[in-house]
Amino acid sequence: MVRPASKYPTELELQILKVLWQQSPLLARDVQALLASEGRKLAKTTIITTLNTMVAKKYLMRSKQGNMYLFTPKISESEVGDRVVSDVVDRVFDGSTSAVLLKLFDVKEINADELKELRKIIDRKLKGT
Amino acid sequence: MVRPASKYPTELELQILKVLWQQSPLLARDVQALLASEGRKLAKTTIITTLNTMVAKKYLMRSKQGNMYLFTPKISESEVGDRVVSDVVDRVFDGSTSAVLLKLFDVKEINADELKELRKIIDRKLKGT
DNA sequence: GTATATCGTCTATTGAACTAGATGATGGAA
DNA sequence: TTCCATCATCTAGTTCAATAGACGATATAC
Repeated sequence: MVRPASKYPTELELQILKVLWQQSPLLARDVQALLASEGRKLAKTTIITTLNTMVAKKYLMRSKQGNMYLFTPKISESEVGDRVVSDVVDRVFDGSTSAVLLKLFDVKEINADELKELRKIIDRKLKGT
Repeated sequence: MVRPASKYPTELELQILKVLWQQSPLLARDVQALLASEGRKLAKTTIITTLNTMVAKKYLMRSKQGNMYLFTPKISESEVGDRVVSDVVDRVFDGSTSAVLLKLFDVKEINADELKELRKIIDRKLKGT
């Protein structure tokens, strides 16, 4: 999106992170297999290259195991979510959190249970403040 | 972000759209001046090139005025917001709207008035359903 | 009417994401 | 011990966003 100066992972990097958040550490070959099972079939070298750039970007850690490497996430799912959401709020919606909230209500279906849950959160926030 | 296959405008394109949403149609020179006044100083040709690619992408309309062109948005602010939010929900949060909602509460400060406003909206939704 | 400023088109460069082939190292099979 | 499978590195090509220079057309100033 509206590509920022890489404050957060690119598309393929995100897919790889998702795999690793599920389960880690993993070998390149495992990442490849899991991605393939989701329909994204890539050459092994592609995976390795990308894993290495992710290490350079500090998204992953790499540790040697015999003659190969194990990869572990260094950035959490929550943190990536934070960055993406912050970025969208700031860059696309000029900092208006409520505009994004409204847009969410608009764009996506939200069921009654979720709505009630949200109201609880709001009430809690209102009391807390 | 997590660059999707260009479902929505790139960074510079977004800045240009914001200018044009404020006021349109505009000449390339005006877009350039307004961007410059926001701190983004670019060569005239850069602006023109980008405007033209935006026309090709159907983000803008171009109409001749004498020997120059006027540019008008063809995509609305609301629509871009829709696309970005949908994309983030789907691609980053695996379709979980409520996860994004929670993240928003977490990441950004929301003041009491906004919270009350939101509660109203939720209540309205709950009744409507 | 000629010069100068303005406009747009065309062309090109840089950098990043994505992709993968060629190649070299190594460990286990036969 | 020789060979094959597996692994990583290096190199490279494509695409696209971003950026802008060279250049030709045109209109206005004088």
